[in-house]
Amino acid sequence: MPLDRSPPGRRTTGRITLSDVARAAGVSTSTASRALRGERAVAPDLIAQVQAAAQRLAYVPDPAARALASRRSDHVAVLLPLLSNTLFVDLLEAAQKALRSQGYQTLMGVTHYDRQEEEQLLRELLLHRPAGVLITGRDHSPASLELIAGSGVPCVHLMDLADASGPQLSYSVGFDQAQAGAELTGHLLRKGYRRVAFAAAQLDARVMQRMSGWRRALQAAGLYDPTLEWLNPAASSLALGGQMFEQIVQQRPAVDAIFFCNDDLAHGALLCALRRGIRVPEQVAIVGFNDLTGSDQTLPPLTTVRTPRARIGEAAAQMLLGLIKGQAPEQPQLDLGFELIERGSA
Amino acid sequence: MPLDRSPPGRRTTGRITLSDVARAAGVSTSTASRALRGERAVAPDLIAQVQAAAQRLAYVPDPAARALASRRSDHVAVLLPLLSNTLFVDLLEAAQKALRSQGYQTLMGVTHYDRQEEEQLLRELLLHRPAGVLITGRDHSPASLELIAGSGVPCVHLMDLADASGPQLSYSVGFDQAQAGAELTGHLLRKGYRRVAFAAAQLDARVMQRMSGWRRALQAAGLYDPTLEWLNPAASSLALGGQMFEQIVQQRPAVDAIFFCNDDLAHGALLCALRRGIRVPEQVAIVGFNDLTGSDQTLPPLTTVRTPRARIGEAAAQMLLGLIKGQAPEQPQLDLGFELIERGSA
DNA sequence: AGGAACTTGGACAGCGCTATCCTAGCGACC
DNA sequence: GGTCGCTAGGATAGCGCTGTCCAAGTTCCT
Repeated sequence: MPLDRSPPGRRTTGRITLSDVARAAGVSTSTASRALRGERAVAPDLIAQVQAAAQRLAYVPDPAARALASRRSDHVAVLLPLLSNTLFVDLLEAAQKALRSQGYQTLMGVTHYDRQEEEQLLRELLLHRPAGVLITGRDHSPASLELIAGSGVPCVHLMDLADASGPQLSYSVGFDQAQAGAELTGHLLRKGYRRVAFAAAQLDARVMQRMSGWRRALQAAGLYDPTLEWLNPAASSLALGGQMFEQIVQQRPAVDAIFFCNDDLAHGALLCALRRGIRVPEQVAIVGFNDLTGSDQTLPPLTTVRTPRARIGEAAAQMLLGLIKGQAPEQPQLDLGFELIERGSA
Repeated sequence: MPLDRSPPGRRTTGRITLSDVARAAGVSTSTASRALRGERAVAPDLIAQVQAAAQRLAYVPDPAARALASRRSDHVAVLLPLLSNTLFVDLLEAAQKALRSQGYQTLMGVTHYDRQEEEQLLRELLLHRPAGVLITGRDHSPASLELIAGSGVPCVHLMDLADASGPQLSYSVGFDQAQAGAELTGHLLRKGYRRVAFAAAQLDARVMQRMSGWRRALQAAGLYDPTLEWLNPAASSLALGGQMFEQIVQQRPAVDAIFFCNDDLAHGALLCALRRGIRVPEQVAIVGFNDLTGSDQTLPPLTTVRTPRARIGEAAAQMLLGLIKGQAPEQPQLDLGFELIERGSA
């Protein structure tokens, strides 16, 4: 029987706690807590004492205790449709980096483009009382939006901006997808292409916005042909891009340019063209979207739109961090723009 | 002044708590807690009552309170070198899915192949008292290993198996990288290639193991030439693959096959060959490693080794889940193998 | 000079759970 | 029949913080 047995009920972890710091600094735990968090006013010399004691003892606050007491954890929930698409991983990586630098942990959720799953995920993640939510896109079930609003947690939407229709009060960081689609199409028209097809898979809201830009540009030029829309709900892949390309050139040989809704499909199309001996852009021009790594390496190099994914992830995280501290952003809708990258394929 | 003001100090959140459930079920909170967790023995009818009450009230335990009281959270830390490599994202996605299905949240950490950063990350993540740790590879700083061991949290290593040198007691799920490298090289030799170069970037431990397999196979055939190793510490990319390919064919025109340490480099090489009119595999054969999506779409399709990334992520998560429950796995080192995929490039 | 209004530190009660201790009840065993 | 040993439920003290209340000290008016 150990002699130095702890008193009954004692379950201490051996961790350095705030009260250790307070004792060492000769103040109350309230003051220590406030000094470390910069909460309320504390005399400068006391702050220094507490910080010195914390430093000396290598004190680190316990996230669970803090979350329980304050009803806010140091987590930020980040919801993405997919992890198998570099686009979203770029977003995640940038956001996570910015969040971590401020002491926040990322709780990631993958929705698979499923509103039901998004809702369930939100429910699970909100249980952790995150300090904020980052969520991709703007098409969410009413229940999901309700969950977020009801939790009182600040939320920033990624990638799309609010459309002008309706008073969207919430925050978002992205760029104008429709405008990007229109400009890319405009580029094709300026290059003299007249029969511009639009080929898309993974038909999410952003893809549809790009399509509306394509349509708008063609309509303005009097060249819109609704039979030149090729929509496939399947997931994007190189293989699918190749298949769609073959279909288009076979069924509509007059098409002189194809706007693929993303670079993956375009890469697949380029590879398919190579296999079939179809010359790009002489016989048919190809453009993609996103400017993924490798799009400058294809044969021919891909003309595409560079989207500021990393910057969006970072800026959204910064905006969220501001909201967490109670600062309203300068503008609720942050437009980070895009860049037309002209290379050899169109 | 509100009449129904809460008593002083009251800060309740309105959440349904365990004591609500206990009251509704007519038992003590201890019993309710035990009934819901399946801890200790509780009378079957009481369990049913408690579960019914919990269901009825839509009770969900508070993770922070649970973590604080039990000194274990429902988090699992997952450490990966990079997010910009599909390989690791595949791992992450599979592990996360398995973990989530058992109610665990993934706390991801990106080390950028930096031991210092890995250590710092571990320190931060361990603060959350995760239930377990999943970590990529086996080369970690002593301090990192110490942190994990000291935390008493179960840990499973991903991708590599322990090498035979030394009594590695810890758990891992992966496959034999050296063996895979040797078999891929063996395939090239069987096909009649004699001057097989090895080209690698992002020189992590796994890449070096593949190289040792390549070396072993060539030595066994009496064909090993140390000047045919091309190592570049930079990050892998299509562009780099192209550059390395050009270098090799220029400087060593006699090379008849190149083993790229991953598919990214191989894709870049293939594209470069296409641009330069070098025929693959006639003039020079090319093989990659991992069988990423798209490797069947290249021109020619890439011969490579398919690695069971998703299965590794899942199996590692399952093993960890078992360890968390206190079950020792059947075998501490789980070898999931690999598969040689012969396509057109070699 | 006498308050009113503001500052600043401390006491202390929780946040919602779990772990530990305790006790009543019951069958077993000599 | 009495004691031992075990099982299963309850009481209760925390886990390590933060938010609220309170009191003492200051400043600034009129």
